[in-house]
Amino acid sequence: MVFQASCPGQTSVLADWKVTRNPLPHLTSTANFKANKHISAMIEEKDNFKKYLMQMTPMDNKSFDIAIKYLNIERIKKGDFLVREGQVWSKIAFIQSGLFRIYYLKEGIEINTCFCKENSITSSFNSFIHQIPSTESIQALEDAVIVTLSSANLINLNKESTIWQKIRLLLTEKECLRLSDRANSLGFDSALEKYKNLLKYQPEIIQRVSMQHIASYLGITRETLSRIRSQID
Amino acid sequence: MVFQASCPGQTSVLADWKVTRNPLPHLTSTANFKANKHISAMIEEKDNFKKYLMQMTPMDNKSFDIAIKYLNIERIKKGDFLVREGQVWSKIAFIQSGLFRIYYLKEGIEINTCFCKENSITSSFNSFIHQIPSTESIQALEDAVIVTLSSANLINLNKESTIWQKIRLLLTEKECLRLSDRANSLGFDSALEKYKNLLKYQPEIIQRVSMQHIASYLGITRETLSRIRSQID
DNA sequence: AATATTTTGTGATATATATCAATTGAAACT
DNA sequence: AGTTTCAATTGATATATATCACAAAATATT
Repeated sequence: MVFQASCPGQTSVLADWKVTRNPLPHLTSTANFKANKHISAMIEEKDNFKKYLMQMTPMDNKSFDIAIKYLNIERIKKGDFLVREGQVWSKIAFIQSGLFRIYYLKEGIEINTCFCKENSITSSFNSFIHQIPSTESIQALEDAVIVTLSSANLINLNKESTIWQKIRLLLTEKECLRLSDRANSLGFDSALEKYKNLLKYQPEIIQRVSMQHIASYLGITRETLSRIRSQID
Repeated sequence: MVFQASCPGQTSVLADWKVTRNPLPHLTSTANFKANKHISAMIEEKDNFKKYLMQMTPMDNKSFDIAIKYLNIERIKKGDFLVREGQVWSKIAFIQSGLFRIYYLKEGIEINTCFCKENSITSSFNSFIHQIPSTESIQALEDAVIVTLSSANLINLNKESTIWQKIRLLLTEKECLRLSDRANSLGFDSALEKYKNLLKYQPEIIQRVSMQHIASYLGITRETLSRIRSQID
């Protein structure tokens, strides 16, 4: 890894360390209740998010309970977007159920950069960190239920407990390792190796995602992927 | 980005939030003075590190002064290694002067993953975070002077000020963005595009690094790089 | 169920880049 | 300076993968 001295074009200072006043008004639990009537289901969904965080780092109940009022539940239909390229989307979403793809456009062609399934967190990283328009779109490939937390509310949480910064660091470090592996695979593995790696590390993706999306994710054509698959069986 | 639910093979809990006792003994300033007699130069080097951190996030003098005793200066000769594949290297190094390459072996062939020059921080990310053997080697391509901070001492610093965790998060986020760009470039750019990007964003690397190392970094052969270069001028 | 639409698979060919081989040029060493 | 070693270039050929064209399945729509 290298930590570059400068990141051209944008400040490297995080919003939540700059903004010390005027935090955005947070969503109250009342607002939650209005938006969604399945209260018991909501509690379950937030609880799954809690479990997810707990497996990452020990977290006392109080720290999480403080967060509950900041969390929002959203139901997303297959095909819908969490964010489209060019929009600012300053939330992270814990995926309770469902599956998303993240992609960007290169010369009019969609390039999938990752698939995000239940029990993981998805976000438009750059947009979330710097509050700038997203270079990527996030689309639901299946109906989904997500628990969202806005960056403004994450700032609020940081004031109440340092655990959230730890979680943020842990998630970011994990993402670094994923991206490092992905860069090496895209750059130096053959089409066959890339497919075998997917088969090994994300086999369920192959079951749930169309071959054209997988080919795009692996940086190969649909035709090549098809030939590789028939060759393997 | 996707934050995966599980990271197979290793705990996702950071060392400094696990370890609450038995921190490694830190290097005293006496030890520093013994290791290096150019005291005035040392002060300058640490001061450059301070400037680097200050440009990232505001930091009061006291926070940095606390760190000074934990910092160590090392002089590295061209060709020498900060870490070799298979070794644990749980330090980060601020590069005061010089240039390094990071590479790993794939089927006996060296693949450069990045070049790190003065006024940036380098580290074996995975080894630093998880205290495990590095999958990469870091070699000096020029004589270098570095300011190092061990993960054990970073734990100590975290106890004294939260600024260090912020810095760590900022650096990690920056690395994420770099890796994301790199993955997309390696996967979806032509050889020509990759070279042009290097020319645009890291022109000084082309001046200071041999073409074979650059070719390896770009995921193309020396021959292809040579042909591209003659084509451009 | 029948038709339309989308996705996947297969063949023929094109192309970018790799590989192999030889040459030139530039550092490093004696 | 001359020789040795290493790095960069250039050419000929090979190869993996892309592209194009179409057929076969699978899915969605009426």
